[in-house]
Amino acid sequence: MNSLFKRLPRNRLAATRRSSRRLHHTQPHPHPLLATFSRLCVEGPFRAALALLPDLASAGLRADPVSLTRLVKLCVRHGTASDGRLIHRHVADHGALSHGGGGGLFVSNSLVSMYVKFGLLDDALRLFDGMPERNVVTWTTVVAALANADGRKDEALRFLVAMRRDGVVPNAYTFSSVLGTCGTPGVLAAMHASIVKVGLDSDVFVRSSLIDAYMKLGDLDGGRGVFDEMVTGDLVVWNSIIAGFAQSGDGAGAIELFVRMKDAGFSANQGTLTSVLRACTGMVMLAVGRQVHAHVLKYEKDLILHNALLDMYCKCGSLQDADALFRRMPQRDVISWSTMISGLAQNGRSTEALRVFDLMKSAGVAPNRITLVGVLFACSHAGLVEDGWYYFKSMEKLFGIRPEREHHNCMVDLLGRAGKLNEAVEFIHEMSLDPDSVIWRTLLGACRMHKNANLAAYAAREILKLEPDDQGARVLLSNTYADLRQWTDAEKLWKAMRDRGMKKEPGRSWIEVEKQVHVFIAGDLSHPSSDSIVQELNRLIGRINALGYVPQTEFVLQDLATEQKEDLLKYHSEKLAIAFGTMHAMLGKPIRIMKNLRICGDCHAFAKLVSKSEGKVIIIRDPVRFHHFLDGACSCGDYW
DNA sequence: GTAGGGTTAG
Repeated sequence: MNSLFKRLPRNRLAATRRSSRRLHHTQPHPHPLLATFSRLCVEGPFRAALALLPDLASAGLRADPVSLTRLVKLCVRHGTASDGRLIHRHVADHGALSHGGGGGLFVSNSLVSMYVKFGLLDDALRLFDGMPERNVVTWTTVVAALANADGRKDEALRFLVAMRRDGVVPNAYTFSSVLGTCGTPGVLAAMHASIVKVGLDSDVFVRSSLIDAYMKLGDLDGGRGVFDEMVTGDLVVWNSIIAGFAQSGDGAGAIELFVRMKDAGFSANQGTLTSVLRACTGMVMLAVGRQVHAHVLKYEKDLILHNALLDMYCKCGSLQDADALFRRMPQRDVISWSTMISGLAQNGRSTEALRVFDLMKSAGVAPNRITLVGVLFACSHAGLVEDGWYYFKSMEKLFGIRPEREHHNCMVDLLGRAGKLNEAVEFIHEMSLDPDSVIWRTLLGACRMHKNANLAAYAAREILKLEPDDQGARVLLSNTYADLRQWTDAEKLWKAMRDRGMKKEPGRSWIEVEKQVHVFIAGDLSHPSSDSIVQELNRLIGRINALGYVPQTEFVLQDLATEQKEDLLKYHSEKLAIAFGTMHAMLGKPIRIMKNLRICGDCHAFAKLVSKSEGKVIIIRDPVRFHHFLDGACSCGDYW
């Protein structure tokens, strides 16, 4: 301890003595040292209060529990963990932990909490173990700490059980912190039942945690049920339900709830806006996203929110907006950079993505494993095999990131896309990790792309060994056979799928028109304006026929007559969406479409020609990447 | 002295 800390309290001590002399004859008062200590614990500075502990000890004085608790709180704010240990030692040595009337418990609880806040969970648990008595606060502090610690969720639940066995009834604090640890519907249901039993189900904190717990288990209805019972609510409860819908991919539901929230008189905060942006991102609702941008301006320091906005622009295919935002952002973290890199790569601008990666490095921001996924993705989608190998081989040395599963997967993709199928297989056989179904599926995708049925069958067998019910593998393999006109082999697989009751996921496309999302399903003409859509489709086909369009019926993977194939092709969901888009196109604005499956070659050719004949930019986002069609060409360079 | 909602890839 240096001299500064000793001098300060002495001066204050002198002042206190003078004032206590004046007061002496009017009222009784505690020892002046204790009075000073109490005052410093209220007003600070922390160091001055801390420095009084030895003086108290040598004078044989015992500080009151309230002041000690305040000191511990000051320590969390202004001190270090070793200051905290010092306080702990002092109170333990001088009997403060055995204060009567709950005082000792009060002080101990604050020390447990202090250790937790300094991240010293094991110290907290050691103190907890040695406590002669514990109340609901003690238990809750520890349960919450375990629930928030990585990989200790089971312990949190075990402590909850021990707590009840000890006769301590959990309160709203306990439940709201422990609900997030329910890993199965059964555990959650049991906990929900005990919450109802103790009458805590109307507490807003418990409610938001309950909603969140249901949503995290994918039980949208469960979350919705808790939400709908709501009599009193607050903004966080709204945010929980909106976040739940946004995260589980129900963007339309999230936006609907957002509108209801505003109607109910709540105004959005950063958390709300982040979730709403995520919903826009999922549904490619650029117009709604732009509206949200206007509200984001209020929170210029919120990096999470800005990153969500950036991602929204990237995933809506609006790179100009993303780029402008990225340049203007006051701070950028590794997530901002990674978002931009992946965004550029997915939009077919791999060279720029790699340039941004260089800029990131010169800006001194350390890449993480996700950044490198983006970098490798950029390489694989631009056919930059050499660069990909370079980054993969040097990432550990250069950035300290050991290649994980996802990076190996990128390499299989890189080699496979480039047609180096044998190298890809070799890579899988030689890698140190056990190949999982994702890796085999990547290989299978490449085999389909390059029409290699033998290798495709091998990859599919490996997938089915790991996941016997996987239908994606069967669909991809049968499509590969169909590409090669091996109808018997394809039919065998289709039959097997029918026998197992599997259905191919229908193609679906979305488009936002006047802030409404319209969904189109392949071959489904139930949209209210289907008649005019078909008319528009015929008009478009007429115009592009003049540019040399011939339906590429080889993309219909069934053994049908040519005419039937043409019909199936004509009503692919993205063609319906494109026709709807050209009907409602705004001057100078691109047509933006999202779809659930990869785009087929015929629709790709169709979109290229329509972009030329209509003079429109068409942007289609599939599950993996974007296609920007302009004047008869696509940003993917026909490589996808 | 104890508690709830948000961002990046595939």
